[in-house]
Amino acid sequence: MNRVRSRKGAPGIVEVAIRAGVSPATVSRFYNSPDKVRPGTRHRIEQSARDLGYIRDRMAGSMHSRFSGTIGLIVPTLNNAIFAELADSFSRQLGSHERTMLIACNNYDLDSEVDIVRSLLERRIDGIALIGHDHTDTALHMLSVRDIPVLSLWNYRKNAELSTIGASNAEAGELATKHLLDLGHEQIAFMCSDTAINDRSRDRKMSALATMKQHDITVSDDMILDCPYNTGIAKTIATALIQQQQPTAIFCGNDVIAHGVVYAALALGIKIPEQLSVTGIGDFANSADMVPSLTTVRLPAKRIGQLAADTIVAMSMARNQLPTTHSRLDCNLIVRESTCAVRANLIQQQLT
Amino acid sequence: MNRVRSRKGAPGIVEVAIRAGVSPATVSRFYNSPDKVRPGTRHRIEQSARDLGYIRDRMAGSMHSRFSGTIGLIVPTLNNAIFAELADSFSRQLGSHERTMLIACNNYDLDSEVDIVRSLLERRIDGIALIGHDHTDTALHMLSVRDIPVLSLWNYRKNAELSTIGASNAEAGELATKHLLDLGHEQIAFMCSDTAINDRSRDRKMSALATMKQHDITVSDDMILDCPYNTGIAKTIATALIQQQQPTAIFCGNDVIAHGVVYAALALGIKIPEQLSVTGIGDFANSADMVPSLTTVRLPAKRIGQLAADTIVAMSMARNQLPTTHSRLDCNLIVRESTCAVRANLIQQQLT
DNA sequence: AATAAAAATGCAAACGTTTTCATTTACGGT
DNA sequence: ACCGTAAATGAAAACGTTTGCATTTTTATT
Repeated sequence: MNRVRSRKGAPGIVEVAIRAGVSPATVSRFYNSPDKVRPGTRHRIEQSARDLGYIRDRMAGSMHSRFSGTIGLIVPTLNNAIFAELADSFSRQLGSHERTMLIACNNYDLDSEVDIVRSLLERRIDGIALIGHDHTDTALHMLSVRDIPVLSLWNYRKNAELSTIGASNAEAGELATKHLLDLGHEQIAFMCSDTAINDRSRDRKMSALATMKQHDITVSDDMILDCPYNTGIAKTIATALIQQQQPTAIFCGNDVIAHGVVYAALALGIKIPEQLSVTGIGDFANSADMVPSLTTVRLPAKRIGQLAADTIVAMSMARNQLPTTHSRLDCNLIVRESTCAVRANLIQQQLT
Repeated sequence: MNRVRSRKGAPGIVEVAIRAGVSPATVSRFYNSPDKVRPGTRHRIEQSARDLGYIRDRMAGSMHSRFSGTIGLIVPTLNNAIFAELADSFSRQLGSHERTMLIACNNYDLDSEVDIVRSLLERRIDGIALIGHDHTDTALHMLSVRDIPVLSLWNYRKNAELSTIGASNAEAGELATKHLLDLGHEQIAFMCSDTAINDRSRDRKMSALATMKQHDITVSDDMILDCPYNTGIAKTIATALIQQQQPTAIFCGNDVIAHGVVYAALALGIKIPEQLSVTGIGDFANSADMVPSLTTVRLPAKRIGQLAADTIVAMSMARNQLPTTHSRLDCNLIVRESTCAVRANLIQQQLT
């Protein structure tokens, strides 16, 4: 009873071949290496395929050739728009290589990452890009057994085991901190996301604190707060922080947090930057346009996505025989309105 | 020479079968309908699969079963975070159905959508979700010939040809406009994205203007502006608009635009809402937390994504035999700090 | 014009599953 | 213990391409 052909009216390669008066093999070659078929034949096949509305079945092709034309990307989330720009450019660039992106979110949960990797492998990906360096052995092992090219994105580290494309998050943290120190700030508070599961955040925070130490400034524990990547929660936390600790500057692990801090200050009537300087990291959508605009460290999400797409495709075509490479992209401090020298700040406080 | 097995050391279903002392067919059944294999056998297979680190090849399975377990989603962009929330929840919910999302962006370009649809079809998708109602016949035809379930998301319309899940964007526009009218505003400006290629924007704008007409208020052309979904550009446009036309309220086709308007007002020293009321549509990430917080119409992106995933999976399992359905989800006006009665506005102006 | 070399094409065997049909095994009632 | 029925398993034929090898056609050379 199931002899109903579910492929409906869709023609296959043999129908195209018959209509063009050639063998299926030639039609296959027409698609995979057009230069191997004579112009005349080429034209007839093209015509026939068009007439029939033929669409090749790459899946069937992949059975033999071992390449699916699909690349996986696992990001923590698409929601926060943190990685949306990356995913967008990665996907676009893959498109220009005739590849498609299979994407999934792990919610910052490494255990769920294992399931996702398995699910992607079941779909025969030609390569996979992961965010950061914290991954389970289980996941990495599944990939290495199958010789699937793996790329670690976003956070450059010199000695990383996986091939990496990203900016140094440690440098980003250092840049922002130095900027605040250069402006004369000493009462600096630090709001970063939970560093246990996130190497980017960890690197930013550690290098920021290390920079403080280098300048012989001790940071009290009250000035170091955990904060998720959520503007609303950041706003709440910052409100208490500002009132209780009265920092002259707040270093935020991420622009999303920085937005919350800016809004907290606006709501409290605290003037930015005169009374409080704020720095972010990331340079997200609103940071340049908000009032006051946000001083931040720009991470080249778009470049990372493009380069990652090019690289992972190259790796897969080289059958994963390429040496591991580490590409370090620049991150730049962008000074805007949310920071100023602490001098003005003091004057302001004396006036009050 | 190519007898190198590229599958590396990865075991197949036969290896698992041999080790478990059963036939490949039984292993296949173990995965696809576990209740059809005896508990004892089941256990042996499970053990064997675990020992070998077996990962099924769904692609090979799809050859026969015609289902790939992959669902396509085409959004205009992931960048603007407009559809990131949708993509996120869609992907998650698909995961709970053992499906994976293949996503691509068409950049609001319907021609590129055709190429994307073709590329997705080449990958054997079980169904596809598109945004809105504006699509090319070419794309739709390719899908219908192959009997692929199609779902139109985001914008509910009673008589849509495709099955639809979304809120009524016309209602959203009406809600925001009525809110402003209720507050006594008459000098209302309208900033919406180019409506030629975007049915959501078109519906919002048209119903907003229709609502104005219903209330016998004529809107001059100077008060209707095109604006892309870009906060920075919106800020620029709004700055000129506020200075030249002095509206008492601005209706924005989207929260991204509204953010730009709010920032423009902040930069100009115009008080919101006392001197200028602003409404958005969408209720995006920052809208609730920014200062002043934004009055907007909430569109249930997360619900749409979840429901869409459930629906498209159901459609594909029913072999696309389900009748077309139109699900209308609620959109709600959320009044926050960016709007107030025009009375206060007038007083303020007199004081100045 | 004949022949060698090169290019184009066809044939048929994979690729790793799923599924139908046939066969074997287990089970419950007498 | 025996038989009928239902459940579990196995054997083998798909699924729609790609590709190595064989064959035919074209082109270049003498």
